[in-house]
Amino acid sequence: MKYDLTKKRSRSAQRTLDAFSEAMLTLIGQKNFEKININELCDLSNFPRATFYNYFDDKFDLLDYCWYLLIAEAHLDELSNKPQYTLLEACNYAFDHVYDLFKHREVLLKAIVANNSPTGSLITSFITSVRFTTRQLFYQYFDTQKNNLPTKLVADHVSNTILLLIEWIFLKNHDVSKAEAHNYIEKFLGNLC
Amino acid sequence: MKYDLTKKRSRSAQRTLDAFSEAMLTLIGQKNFEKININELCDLSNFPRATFYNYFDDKFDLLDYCWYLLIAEAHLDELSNKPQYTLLEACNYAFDHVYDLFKHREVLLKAIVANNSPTGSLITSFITSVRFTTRQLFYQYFDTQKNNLPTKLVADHVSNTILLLIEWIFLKNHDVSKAEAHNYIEKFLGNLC
DNA sequence: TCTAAATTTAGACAAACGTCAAAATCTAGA
DNA sequence: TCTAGATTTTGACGTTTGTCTAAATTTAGA
Repeated sequence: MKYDLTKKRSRSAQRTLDAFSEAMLTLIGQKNFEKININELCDLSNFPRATFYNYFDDKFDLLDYCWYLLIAEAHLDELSNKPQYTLLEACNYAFDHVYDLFKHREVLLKAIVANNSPTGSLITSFITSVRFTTRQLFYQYFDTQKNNLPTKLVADHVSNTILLLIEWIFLKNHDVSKAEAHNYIEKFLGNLC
Repeated sequence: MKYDLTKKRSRSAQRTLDAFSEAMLTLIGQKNFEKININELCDLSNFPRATFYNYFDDKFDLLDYCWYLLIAEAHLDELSNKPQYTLLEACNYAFDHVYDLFKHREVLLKAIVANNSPTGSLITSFITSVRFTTRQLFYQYFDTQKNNLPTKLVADHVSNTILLLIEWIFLKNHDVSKAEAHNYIEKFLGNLC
């Protein structure tokens, strides 16, 4: 990403980021990501091409920024306020937040899934993005815990398990309640808790 | 992929497929996948652009074909000759075959990893490709087994666990022997066996 | 409010993409 | 070996990409 998200944003920079991400989210809800081009995003957001390239490397980069915004809505970082949780509780907590995000954003996400192949680059990049965020979260969270297994390996395994269920429920369309999902998670992670 | 891999290939078609996949494998061992363009592949393989587009949609498509060839070298399908295996044995068996593939193709794969970011699209697509193959394998394999969990969900979980260790060992460069890996797998899957 | 610095915009550019129709060449079966 | 059908190649085409420069505009501090 060309634009530095860590520095404080001017009002116009924020406007530009908002406009492009909103345009992208609108378009991927309407058509296949592969078919979207930069001019289309510029037309919809009413910004010139050069401005797009001031902020983003390419459309994949903008897509990543969209995922970043969307995942932020899950407030996964609140897990750091629950240091007393067991591994299983932390896992259920993270799962619930992602599950709620999917329910809350159901209209948008269903439209995206309807327009984009489950094995295409859009869905892959979304899953990869959530997986990455969850892994980072658990790297921090398990930091102080003791285990005879490598901490990061366990964190990755736990993240994979959460993502597996998210895929199963929302991408492969299986009707699973939160409680049932918790049951699955416990069976999958049982030995580690 | 434009070319139908299921139909029998003419000699020239096989030559073309070989040349392009070899050119791609050579190039990704030398430079970053993002920087490779179609003309470069055509120069190296001595085929015209239009021939490339006769066979492949784009460079990602050719890359997928390369992964298909590489993964075939692991002979994962031989698992179907071992119907008596437990879930854990089957998992170790599949892991071993992928592990051996990485050892056997170490020079090529290390060069690829050295030239391509672990979070970039090349590595992601490779991992996704192996994951997909492993999942398909276990969908077949567990087909007749009984479990109070959905068969495909278990197959996906098992595949994820194998891939987790492959990533851990070969992409994140942790020195883990086969025996140690089997130990990890048992701890991660313990409850399901 | 004014001004200097930073950012955005317009427009043009070369390079790469992906498609096409017609010509050349290959292939498999008689 | 010959030939009809299928495939590959050629070369050209319009589109999209990503970069660049100079002009216009916006920003933030005095």
